[in-house]
Order: sequence, then structure tokens, then C-alpha cells
Amino acid sequence: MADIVRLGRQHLAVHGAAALSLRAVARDLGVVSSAVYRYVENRDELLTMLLVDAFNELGDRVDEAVAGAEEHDHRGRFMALGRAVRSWALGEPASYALLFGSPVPGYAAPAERTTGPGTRVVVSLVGILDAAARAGCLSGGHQDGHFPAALAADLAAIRAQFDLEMSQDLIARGLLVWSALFGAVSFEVFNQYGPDTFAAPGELFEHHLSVLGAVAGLEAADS
Amino acid sequence: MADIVRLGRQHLAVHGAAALSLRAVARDLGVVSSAVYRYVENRDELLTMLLVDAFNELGDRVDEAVAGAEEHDHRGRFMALGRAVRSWALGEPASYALLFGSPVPGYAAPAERTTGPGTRVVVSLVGILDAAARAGCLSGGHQDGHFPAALAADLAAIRAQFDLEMSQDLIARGLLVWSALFGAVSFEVFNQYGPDTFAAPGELFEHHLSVLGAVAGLEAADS
DNA sequence: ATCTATAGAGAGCACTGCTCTTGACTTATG
DNA sequence: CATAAGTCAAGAGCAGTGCTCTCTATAGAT
Repeated sequence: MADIVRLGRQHLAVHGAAALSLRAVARDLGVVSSAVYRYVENRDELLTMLLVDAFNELGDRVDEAVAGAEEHDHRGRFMALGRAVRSWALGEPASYALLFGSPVPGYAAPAERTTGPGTRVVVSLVGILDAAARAGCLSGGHQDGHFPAALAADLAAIRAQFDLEMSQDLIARGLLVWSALFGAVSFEVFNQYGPDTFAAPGELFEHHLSVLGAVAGLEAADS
Repeated sequence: MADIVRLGRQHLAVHGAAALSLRAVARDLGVVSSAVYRYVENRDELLTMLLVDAFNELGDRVDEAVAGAEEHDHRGRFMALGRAVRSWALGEPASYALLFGSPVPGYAAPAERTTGPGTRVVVSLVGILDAAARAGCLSGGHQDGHFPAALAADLAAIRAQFDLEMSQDLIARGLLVWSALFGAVSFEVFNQYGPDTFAAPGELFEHHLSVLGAVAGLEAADS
């Protein structure tokens, strides 16, 4: 019953994740509450459906945005990815909160159904960075070194898992940029900067993205 | 009734923010549910109490850590701040989620009671950065410029509000570092890196902190 | 025509936040 | 000392929640 997911998304957007009520969507569906249990195992399963739905929507937006940039403009692709994440998050704050905010109490996302869609953004990001590295467009730290042993092992494992060309240093920077990107988006979506601090949050984000690109090793195109 | 806050914190830590139940803390208090309404207006007011409590605990930890570092070792103070945030967050994930995760549905923190404690960390951070700037220890971007007008105005307003010496460029970088720090912590606390990705999350964080210090303009001390 | 699968209704259990009324106990006051 | 005021907690009750169970109506297949 696709209607259930549709109405669930609507409720999610209006009332937030933890207030998602099966009875309420049943009401909106014009049906008694017990009836929806024919189609949905659980409140948690509905939450999982909405979770993978949101993950895929975000992934689609990011893929579109990245594909819309020049293939060899690695920095442009990175900026497009960042902007896509931000604009989706601002447009769907409740879904964003479900994906990247505090975990819903008593709910654990089933890894086997969510890890695939849940990693699309980071897969896209490492794809961009590794392509830049292979093209020789990633500045800084071209060799491994000076990492503590355990961290070096973790980074090596990641490099092996994604079959990357990048040095450990660049992988570590990529991880920082990844978390920093979502940190910046979360601050904006969750209003962590304080009320009415910025008249132009988009411009601040653009600045952040630019600096993060440099941190990742993507040089600013000389304009 | 300090016991209510104490038991509330305990429930928060065990069951999470959105599952905080007045009836449950009343049960643990050995009292009927209506009785706690003598001392607490609301479920939301209990949440607010826990919120400012957590903000202050985090602020205390950060202040202690920063005070424990050499006054003129600006980079050391920054690293101490970051480590304090991370260790508190990992120790009190539910409180951290309440402060920096998705907003609790139907709950809006009363600004007049939370903005004070809620800004202690960022006040400490800008204090560190501005002290470094005044001491001439902040590298990069010593003059304003090349910002869009609206963003430049926002940054100028921040500089005026906190009476800062730093250039607009350094303020913008400080904001990025601020949000990136919490992004990195959130990724770790909320398990966003994926399950079992890192055997040594602390070392990765240490790396991130080091890079973020450089982004803010704090040069690594030559060792 | 009968049999079966399916969709939904309805009642019910245990839980939640919250309100209102009632009663007991303590303290201050005339 | 007796009475009035104030404080604390209990209990009932309302509306909402997730979830389970049993029952019924209907459409399609045999």
C-alpha cells in the first residue's frame, strides 16, 4: 500500500519522526487503526520504509546534481554534491532529522535494508575525490605516513574496501570533509547557529563548501 | 525537587529524549504521576531543565579542559576544547542528542532560558580564536574581502557582537570549524560512519581536530 | 454454489500526558 | 487553643498511543 508510505511521509514532514503515529495515518487513510497492520508489520517498519525512501530521495538528488556538473570539474562536482545535500535537507527537515539527527528512541534501523541506500552520498563523495586523485587533481599528502598504527589500519581498510587510489592522508581528509559537510547542514537545519544569526545562510554555506573542498585537496578553480 | 531532575537525567540516558515519561520518573520516585506536576509545569519544562543542565555540564567540562591548557598555547586550548566536547558527548549520548540532535517533536526550547548556557561552547571557541588573533598567532586571511555583501554584513555583525579582532575570513573559518567539530562528534555519537568502521575512532578524531585547527588558522606547534 | 483469501471493523490491554477533585497533614494566626 | 491557610499527594478520568485478537463482509476461483 503505497498510500501508507505517502501519508507517512506527510505526517513525518508535519509532525516529526518520533511523533509518527500509525493511528493518525490510519485516520487520514479513512480506515481503522488495526487495518494498517495488514500492510505494515510495525510502527518501526513504517519508519524503516520512510528511512530508505528518504535515503533514496537524497541519493537521487545528489546523483542528479553531481551528474549535472562537468565530469572533469572535480571541484564543481563536489560543490554540487554539497549543495544538493543542503537543499534537500532544508526542503525536508523532518526526513533529514530522521536520517542524520538523534536516533529515534527504541528504534534501531535494520542494517540489511538501510546500509545500501544510506551510503549513497558518501559513495558518491569518495567517487568524486578518488576520480580527482586518479586524474592528479588532488593536492597535498600524496603519500601515507605519520598516522598512528590503528588509524592507519582503518584507513587502509577503507582504501581496500572502495578500491581507492588516494593516500591515507587524503582519505582521512575526505572523512573529515564528509562529517563537516553534514555538520554544517545540521547546524542550519537544526538552527544550531542561534536564531536569526544569518541573513544569508546560503552564502555562508557556499564559503564552507569552498573551504572544505580545499581541505579535501580540490583546489579552487582560478577564476 | 532536585530528585526529579536526577531521575529525569537517568531516564534520558537510558531511554532517550523523546521517550522521556513523566509517569515513569514518578514511578521511580515512588509517587503517583499527578504529584510531580506540583513541581514541574510540564513534560516540556522537565525537558528544558534537562536541557540547561546538560548545556551547563558540557560548558563546565569545556571550560575545565580549556583552563587546563597553557594560556598562550592557543592551538592546545582549541584541541582541549574539541576533546572535551567529544568525550562528554560519548559519555552522555542521550544528553548530546537532546542538545545537538534532531529537535524533539512538539518541543521548542524557550530561548530565554537556553541561549545563555547553550552558547558557552561557542563563546569559549571564539574566545580562544580571538585571543590567538590578538596575539598574532592566527595565520591566513588578515583582512576582510571577497565576501558577498550579505555574508560580509553577517560576519561584521558577529564581530561587533563579540567585540572581535579577527578578520571576516577568520570568523567565517571559525564558524566552519565550529560546525565541523560538532559534525565529527555527531557522526561518532550517532554512528553515522557505519557500524564497526573504525577500530580507533579517537585517533581519527584527533586527526580531524588537527586539520580543523589549521583551518581556523592555528598552526601546528612544531614538535 | 461453495470455498478461500483478503480487507477491514471493533473490542480490548497497557501505556502516555495532563486535569480536576478530594483528602490528609502542617503551619500560621486570631 | 481553635481555626484558617497552605502544601502535598492520591485517585479518577479524558484523550491519545502501539498492538493483538476475534469477527464479519466481500470478491475471486474452483
